[in-house]
Amino acid sequence: MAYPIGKVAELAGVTVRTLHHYDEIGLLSPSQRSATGYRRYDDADLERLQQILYYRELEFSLEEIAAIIDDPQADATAHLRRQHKLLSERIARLAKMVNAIEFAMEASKVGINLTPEERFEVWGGFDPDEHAQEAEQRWGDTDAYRESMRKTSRYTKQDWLRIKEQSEDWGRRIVAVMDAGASAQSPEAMELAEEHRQHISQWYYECSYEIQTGLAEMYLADERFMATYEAIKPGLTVFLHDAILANAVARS
Amino acid sequence: MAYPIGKVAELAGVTVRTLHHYDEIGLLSPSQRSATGYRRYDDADLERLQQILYYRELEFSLEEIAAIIDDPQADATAHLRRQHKLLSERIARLAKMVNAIEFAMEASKVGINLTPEERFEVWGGFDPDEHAQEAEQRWGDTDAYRESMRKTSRYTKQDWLRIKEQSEDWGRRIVAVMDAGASAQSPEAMELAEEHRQHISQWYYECSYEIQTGLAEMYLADERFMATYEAIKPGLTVFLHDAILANAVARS
DNA sequence: GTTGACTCTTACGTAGCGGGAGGATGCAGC
DNA sequence: GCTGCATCCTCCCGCTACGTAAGAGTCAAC
Repeated sequence: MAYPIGKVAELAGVTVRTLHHYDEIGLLSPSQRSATGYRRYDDADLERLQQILYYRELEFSLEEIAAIIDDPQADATAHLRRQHKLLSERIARLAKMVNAIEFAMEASKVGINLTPEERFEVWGGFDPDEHAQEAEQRWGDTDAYRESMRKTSRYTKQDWLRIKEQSEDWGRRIVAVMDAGASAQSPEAMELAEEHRQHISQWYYECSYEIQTGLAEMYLADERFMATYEAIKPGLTVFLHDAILANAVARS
Repeated sequence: MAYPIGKVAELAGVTVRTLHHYDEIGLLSPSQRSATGYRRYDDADLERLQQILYYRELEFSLEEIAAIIDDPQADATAHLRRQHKLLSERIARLAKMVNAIEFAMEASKVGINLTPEERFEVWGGFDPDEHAQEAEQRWGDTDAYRESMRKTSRYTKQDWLRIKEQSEDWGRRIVAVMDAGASAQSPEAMELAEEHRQHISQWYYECSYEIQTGLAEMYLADERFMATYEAIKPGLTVFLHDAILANAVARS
């Protein structure tokens, strides 16, 4: 029931040196030592290590982590809730950074050099307040999802059928654009991407370009979406994805 | 036209010490000095500083930043791609942690106490190799997406229609379960969630419980999915989401 | 008994600054 | 010209969270 340091390191995906360090600073001292001085970690130690790694991933300092974990006030579920919230925020921030990078890549592909203003605009949104908002906008589980639910919960079956009809009409038109041989970067395709965004904003929730870009990524991982649209026309999923990206880059 | 260091620091939102540091390491040396040795930054210097801060925000190291900026467009995109990949991997890792936390919360709600081993298993360890895999499985943009594409690219229209038919049959059955008044945690609902997972594995890509849970979250944010299924039966989207979660918790 | 993998402690190196010390300027008001 | 205060200069040491040996003991297997 007691693991040597190497096993623990392997299990948790950290280096032995890291565990040595945590022992040095008293953050995680194994509860036992062998007669020859070898560290032996038991289950409780592992659990503590896991907590540490969670908070570390959230970029707390080790000192802060010690304070958080040793705080007797907070119980396990409080930690979990807190970690969940922080993780969501952090993901949103990283997602924004990914968008910024994609924007930069797109720009350099087209040979444009970003002006200072543009650069500022792209990253002019990493501050904490916006994070919270973005987190909630991007990650379903929270307010945006609930807002969407609240809004859509009042829709009648008639409404849904109208929404579906509207979607299908849009679907026919984007297929026509594809059939015409236009690229995903063509004005027609981008216009339909824009329409897609407005459709969402109208019926579900405020859909910014960032959010739409996120949706575009999801579509590629969403089998149902693929099944529906690939049946209509092979390549449609990717086409829409690219059109959304092109449109977002051009308009934002 | 030339600003003293204090003004520059204020403008850019960094400390004077930071500017000293950048001068020390040769990342940003002001183009002039006053007769008395004071640093004087001109417009070009400010522009360079802005670039530096932009890349710094994207978590490039100062060394990398120097390489990117001084090496006019030589391989900016390569750096960007690399950073994009790193960020995507981190996002995937965080997403995994979110899943693990939700799993733990779910478990503790039901009154189950996880052993340390179980926890480490759920979360699958943090070792780099697994990350890479998971990152690619979860975030479309990479190999898993391409794998799915590769697989599906060989499907004929016939295949797609069969997949769609199969989906619709499944759809009718889950509606029947709902109509019967069963809960999302009922064996029938969970069985259909399991079938959903196997359907994906069969036609698209290996779909683990974690991935399926991720998909379930997506469905709540995916307007198209909602439009399709809410039109069939209001509440179906949430029902499926809950069934998937229940099934994942029970089986994994 | 030997080999090879594992572990121990000690200790110096790293990035990106923070935060002084001790002294030289810049500028405003008298 | 003098005073006062802000700003600037150059060292230089400190910090975090480890990485990376170095040199030596230990464990398990053959």
